[in-house]
This record gives sequence, C-alpha cells and structure tokens, in this order.
Amino acid sequence: MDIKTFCLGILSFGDATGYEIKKQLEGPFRHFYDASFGSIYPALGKLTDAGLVERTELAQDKRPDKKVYSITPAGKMLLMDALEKPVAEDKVRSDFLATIVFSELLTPSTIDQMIAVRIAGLEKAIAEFDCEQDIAGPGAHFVCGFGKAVYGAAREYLENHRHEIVGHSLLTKSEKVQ
Amino acid sequence: MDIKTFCLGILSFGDATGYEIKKQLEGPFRHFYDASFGSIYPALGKLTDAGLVERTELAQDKRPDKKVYSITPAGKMLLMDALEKPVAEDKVRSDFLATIVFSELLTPSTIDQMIAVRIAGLEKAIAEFDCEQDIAGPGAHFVCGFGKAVYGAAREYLENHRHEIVGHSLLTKSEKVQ
DNA sequence: GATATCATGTAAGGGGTTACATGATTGT
DNA sequence: ACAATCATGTAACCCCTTACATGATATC
Repeated sequence: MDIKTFCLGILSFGDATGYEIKKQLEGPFRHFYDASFGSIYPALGKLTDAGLVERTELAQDKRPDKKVYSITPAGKMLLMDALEKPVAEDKVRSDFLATIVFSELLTPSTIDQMIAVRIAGLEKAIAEFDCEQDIAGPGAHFVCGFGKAVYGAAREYLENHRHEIVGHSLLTKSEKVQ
Repeated sequence: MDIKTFCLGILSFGDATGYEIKKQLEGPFRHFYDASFGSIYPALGKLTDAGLVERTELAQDKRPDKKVYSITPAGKMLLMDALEKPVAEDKVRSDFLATIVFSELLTPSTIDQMIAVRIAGLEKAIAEFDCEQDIAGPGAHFVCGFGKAVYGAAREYLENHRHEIVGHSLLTKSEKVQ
C-alpha cells in the first residue's frame, strides 16, 4: 500500500492534517506501517492536485497555517478500489534474526544481551497494542489483537529457547578467526 | 544489517558464488531478509576491492565463469565486529494489516478471501521453516523455530478471530461513498 | 536552559528493485 | 515449444529517509 492510499485511508476516518497523520504512525500502527514527513506532505499535495482530497487552510498565530485535509467522494471511490485489490506479501526485515543465524561468531554474553533487548522491545510493543488509540473501530481492534498475539508468541519463544542459542560457542574472537 | 555484512555472514559458513548467495534468500531466510542480484553482485565486488573476500574464477563451458568467493581473515574480523554492534529494530511492512485497519470499507467476502489467502501464505511459510536448509547450525535452527512459532501464532489468531472482522459492514460500495 | 510539541515543507542522498543483456541445458 | 536452472553484471529508476529551514510556546 503506497503512502497516498494510506493517507486516504486515515482521512476516511475523519479530517486530519499531515502532522496528525504522522502522529497516527507513532502509535501501534508504526509496527507494520511507517512513513515520515518527507513522504506524507508530498503525498497530500499530489492527492489534492488529483482532486482526491480537499485542503482547508486555517490561519494560526505564530505557527504555519494548519492545513486540514478531507477526503472527497472521488478519493473514497479510489480508496475502496485500491483496498479491494490483492495485497502485496508482508515484508519483514529483521537484523536481529539475521544476526542470530550467524550467532556462532558471537560471544554468549553478546547473544544473551541481544535477546534481552529484543524481549524488552517486544514487551513495549505489546503494551502499545494494548492502549486505546485514536482510530478505533473493528479493523484497528483486530489488528491490535493480532499484534499482541504475534509479538506475544515471539516473546514466549525467545524466553523458552534462548538457552539453546546462548553458549554454543565459547571461543574468543581471535580463536574464531582461525 | 547491510547486504555486505550479510554476504560476509553467508561466506563465513563456506565459499559461495553470488548466485548461491541469492539461492539462500529463496529458502526460509527470505521471510526476514531479502536481496536481489542487483545488490548482491555489486556488494561482492566492493568486498573484494576491500580485501574482505577473495575471488576464484572457475572457467565453465557455455556459461559465464563461475566466481567463487571466500572470506578472508580481515573479512571475518570485520564481520564479527559488525555482528557485535546493537542491531536495528525489526522493520515490518504489512499491507495486509493496513488494509484490515480500513476494512470497514470492504465487503465481507473480500475481507474473508483476503484472510484465507493470508492463512495459506502463512502455512506455506511455516512449511518452509520446517524444511532442511543449506545453512544448518544452531543459529539457523533457532531462527526456523522462531519463524514457526510466530507464523503459527499469526495463523491461529486469524483462524480464531476472522469472524470478528468479517461481516461488520454490509453496505454496498455506492452506499459507502455517501 | 534544554527538550518536546506544534506545523509545514524541500532537497539531497541512499539503498534498493526492475529491467535489460547474454545464452546453453534440462525438464515438462 | 516453454519454462526453469545456471551464471554474471549494469543502469535507470523509485521510493523513502535524513537533514535542513523556520520558530513560538510549554514543560522539566
């Protein structure tokens, strides 16, 4: 899903500024979709040019004018068509797992700490999926439940199996280079 | 983890050609790390220039010369240093979940089919994690177990909760645009 | 006094994919 | 016949992030 479609989706829940769309991506959703200002603002500009959203400028004191975007009927039609199409496969990039594959080259304490950090990160993410977020509705609820289930399983696996990976090698770095 | 480090990691298990490195990324590992020829070949060139790997050309009949790469001691040192550094957070991009967030705009049958496709994809991935792969060792085994646990939890969640998301809206598209 | 929040936007750069170029052999 | 496998490499392109530019107000 490109950033334009995502913005249309957020705007289908109600009017928002670029800044507010970005804030959505700091909640639980950031765990499976992310974007920066550098892609959000240009996307909103293009959507406006295409007549898929409308822009209302609100003058503000001592701040840039707030630009509130709302989806147009044409935008909503296009959004629904886009959502109907088969979705691309999920893409995961895990430096953590890639490092684990090569973990024979690491010291046990490094691996152990890496896993501890990862468990902490998973717990933080699970807590985020638990919180109330701006966009409610059955879709967001389902997704948060999914996140909790999957990240919970990841944490559990790490806790139950970390002993299998830590301590497989006790060589020092200079010995390993041989 | 950049592609150069990944190539060094694969080569730490044994010599390989660019083609063979790419093949590794068609097994279970592709679910958390991917790269194309367009990034692998240039990476191997740079690693060779930097003296981190060595290239042996094997002439072949009716085919481009096979170029077998092997990691040098300097390369192994650099790899171990790179692996020791704190890893970046996992990055997930799920058009599937993003679409679910906006699923109020979809017909129940579309959602239902999307979930069915996703479950099938997860089952295929789980089977891949189950197979024997070229790179064995405790790291790869741990990672495959992780994949099975996490993807299994995802499949289970979808099976147990799909009824909560399907059928929340029975409006036709023209009604929804209103 | 420093950091966070609010609020928008641009430009350079990075990391990657896709498509192209080449071409025999083997399996369906 | 057609697709897949083997085998390498380049170049254009794309999308996105990072950093920059601007600046008041509120919080710690």
